[in-house]
Amino acid sequence: MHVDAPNGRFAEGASLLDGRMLLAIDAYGKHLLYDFGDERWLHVHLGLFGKFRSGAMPYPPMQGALRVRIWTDAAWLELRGPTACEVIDDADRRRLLARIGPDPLRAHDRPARAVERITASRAQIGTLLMDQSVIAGIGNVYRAELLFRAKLNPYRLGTSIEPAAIVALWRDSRAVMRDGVRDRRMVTTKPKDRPHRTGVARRDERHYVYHRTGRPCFICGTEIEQALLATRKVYWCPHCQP
DNA sequence: TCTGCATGAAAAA
DNA sequence: TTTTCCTGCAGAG
Repeated sequence: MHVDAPNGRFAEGASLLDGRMLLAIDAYGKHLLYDFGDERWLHVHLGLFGKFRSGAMPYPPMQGALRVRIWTDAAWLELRGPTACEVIDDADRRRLLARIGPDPLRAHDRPARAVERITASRAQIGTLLMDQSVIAGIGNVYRAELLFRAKLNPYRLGTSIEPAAIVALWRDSRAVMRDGVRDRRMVTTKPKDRPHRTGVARRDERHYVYHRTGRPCFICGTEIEQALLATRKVYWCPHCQP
């Protein structure tokens, strides 16, 4: 397949991959690894702004800043604005995987290490859930929503939380994130809790607290609160999550 | 045209 | 703890 870097930021990496075969793709938390064989892995992390687009050939007119294009005779894929886009070797890959925690979406991962880290930490659970070395894959939306579903206040200290509650949160994250993968959409509300019980959740009823500052909690009607925690906005219901 | 903001994280200080 | 990097979009002026 062909690989190039229109905006030049990935020119060197693209030249290492161009003309090779893509053997496999895998995800570990928020990190994506593309196996191009012979110790050449394309490591992508989308960060806040990263976006993929893809389609059938021919290639559409190019516009905006484009980090990478990958294409064959039949199809194309393009990547813009990622936090990471680099070619790494086997040793780099091992170091990367060693510094991230268990991933709820990976079938064989277990929460034991996350339970240890959290119960031993004096940091707040809202901060710990954003730490990719504790649990890999949870971001700002799922942090807020998982804590609401668990009835845990984001400011609770790790040491104050029962191991069983952390295992329950792990299991819930696995269920909610698997739904997200299946539906390609982050819906964290249960149908029975939504004001409008239509088949598909309305846009404004997909989350319990995320981006709902000042609006009434679906469960108790209390106004949702917002604050900054671990440099990101966190949302919670002060009544349901005391 | 300009500003601020967004599902993030690493480097610098 | 602050700064930096990555991109696109909405809303203000």
